[in-house]
Order: sequence, then C-alpha cells, then structure tokens
Amino acid sequence: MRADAARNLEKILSTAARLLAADPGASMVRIAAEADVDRRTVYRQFESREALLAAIYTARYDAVEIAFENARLTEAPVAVALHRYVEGIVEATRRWPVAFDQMAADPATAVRRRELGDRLDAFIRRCVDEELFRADLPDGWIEGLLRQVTKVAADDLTHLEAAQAADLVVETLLRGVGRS
Amino acid sequence: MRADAARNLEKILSTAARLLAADPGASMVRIAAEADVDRRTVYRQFESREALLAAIYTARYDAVEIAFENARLTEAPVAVALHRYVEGIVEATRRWPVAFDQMAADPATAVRRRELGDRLDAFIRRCVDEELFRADLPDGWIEGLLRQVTKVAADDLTHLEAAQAADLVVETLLRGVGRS
DNA sequence: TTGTTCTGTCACATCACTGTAGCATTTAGG
DNA sequence: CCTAAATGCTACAGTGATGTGACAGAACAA
Repeated sequence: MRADAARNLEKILSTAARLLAADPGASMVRIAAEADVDRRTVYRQFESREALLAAIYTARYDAVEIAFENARLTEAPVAVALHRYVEGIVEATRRWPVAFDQMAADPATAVRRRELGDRLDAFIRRCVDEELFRADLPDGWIEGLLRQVTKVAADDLTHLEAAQAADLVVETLLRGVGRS
Repeated sequence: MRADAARNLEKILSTAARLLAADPGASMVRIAAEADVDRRTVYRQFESREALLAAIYTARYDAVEIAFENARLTEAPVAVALHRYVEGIVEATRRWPVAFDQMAADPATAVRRRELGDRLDAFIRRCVDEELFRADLPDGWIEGLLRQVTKVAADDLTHLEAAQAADLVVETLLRGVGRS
C-alpha cells in the first residue's frame, strides 16, 4: 500500500469514528467530506458502510484489549490493575470515541464484546474478593458504574491527561464525592 | 379528540420513545408497526418525523421538570432534595427512555435544556456550599457523575423501584463502592 | 341508529443514501 | 523521469424512507 493511501485510510477511520460518535446515522458522503476525501475513495478502502463500521469497532476493541493486557487484570495488585485499566480505557475511548450502545447492537462483533465483558467481570469479582470493592451491591452495579464513570472522565474532562483522569475515576469510585 | 385517538397518540409516543432509545434511526414504518398502527395514522398525529421527536423530547422535559419541582431543589435540605431529585429522574428516564446525546443534539429544545441544566448546576453548587459534596473537584465532574450514575440505575437496575434505586445512587455518589 | 370522527389501504412523488462504473488526472517512489 | 498506484469527478441504478392524497370501512358518541 502506498504511503498516501495509508494516510487516507487512517484519516477516514478517525474521522468516521468521530462523526459516528456524535451521530450514528452520519452518511458516507459526510464522512468522506469531513476527511477531505472523495466518497469513492472511502469505498475503495471499505467495501461497504458496514465494513467501515466493523473496522472502527475492531480498532476500538483492539485498543481496549491492549488496555486489558497492560493492566494485567489477573496478576497485578487489584488497586494497581484498576488504575491502569481505567487509564487505558480512557485513552482507548478518546482515540476511538464510539458510542457504547451503538457497538452493543452490532451482532458481528458480539463474540469479542462478550469475551472482553467476561474478563472485566472476572476482574471485578477479584476486586470484591480481595476486599477492594464492597460485596453487598446489586449485580452489575459496579460494572455499569465503572464503564460510565470512565466514559464521563474520557468525554468531559478533556483537559486532564489519561493518568490524572484515572486518578479521579478511581478515587471517585472508591470513596465517592461526599465530604464526610 | 376521540377516546381511541387519544389511546393511539399515547401508544405512538411511548413506542417511539422506546424504539428511538434503542435505535435513534428507527423509521416511521417500524414505529408504526410496533405501535400496531398504520404509518398514515402516525402522520395524522404528527406532521413529520421531526414533530414526533419534538413531542417526545417535550414529554421528557416535562417529566424532568416535575422531578425538579418535587425535589424542591432550592428549599428542601440538600440531602433530601438530592434523593428526591434522583428518584424523580429515574422515573422520568424509565418513562421516557430517550438517549441523552440524541436530545442534546436537537436545537429546537436547546433553551429548555439549558434552563434545566442551569437549575441543576445551581443545586450542585448549593450541595457544595452546604458541605454535602466535596469542593475540590473539577468543574462538571459531579454533574456528569450524577447524570450518568442515575442513568445506569434507571437502565440496568430495572428490578429496583425508583426509590430504592435512588438510595443506591445517592449512597454510591457520596461514599463510593470502596470497602474501606 | 345515525352522523361524525378516526383508521387502514393503495397509490404516488420526492429525496437522500448506497454501491458501482469509466476515465482523466495526480502523486508516490524506484 | 517514468511507471504503477491512487484519487477526483461525473453519472447511474437501486433501495428505502418521508410526506401526501383519496376513499372505503370501522369505531366512537349522541
């Protein structure tokens, strides 16, 4: 692949991820225009709209998987793993800002989503077992919190580096925002 | 308006809200089918797709406004107001499960959204002033948390009544999920 | 029952988006 | 410089969604 083609591929992917995060129905025309590229060029890189979507989802899952592995969820001390996990997810989310619900509705990537979900579940159980998290909370509550709080940090606190955002997320998760 | 027409109107609104929450691009055909009504009937109640969307947003904002007023955000003790606010928002979110980002992108209801946002902002400042919330957190962090944590409770913890969900949300917000 | 209102159905025009084709032009890279 | 690769542009067919019209039939309300 020629260098300019690779550049365009990259730009198309990034632009599409950004636009689709804001508007899941964004058309190929708009994506191409925003990427300063002809509509035809997008179709030369991606057979169809679906293929473009799949490529974005794959990129996102790749980034998440890297975060999982950097965090060493099964080996590192839970507090350390949690922090590294959040930091990695913040980076992945900022790099590939895809709407969560949108991806959850895609059947093509269901297996991978499930596999990653299971690993996160296992980690949360480990955090409960090792007494980092309380054990008396409803099923799924901690997971939902962790996902959404991390997302808020990634989206809203853009002036914070990922590591600082992770500090805040972890502290908020563990101790809350109450004064007492 | 005849009784059956009113029934249909109600059903169309509810069904549309539910479908659009899951898929913002849901077509009028699908909405009509899911509401057991002909496509033409939807167009008799709502001039256009946009008008239907606007009606849903208005219904949602009405419900949120009721929650605001029931909570008495400027008068009641902050802890009480917070609890009542969350409970009301959980109910409103369940009744009108519209995607937040989708509504945020709509210019027609921008003034109302802004007005409600300002009232929530003022309440959060009051919570900080009266020492319920910590004061050393980044701008917007508490607001983002409050919104999203409440949403997670409304969406994921469907087996909990709104009041119990509010218990959990407030406790989590104030003290976190840490064991120590 | 009877008049009015509402709904279902078939039909139609319009529009936006998708995906494909051919060809001239530009650009990378040996 | 020169070839192969990649792009821009125009055009076209197909599809699905939106919005409207007319009319017969069903459901409500007096």
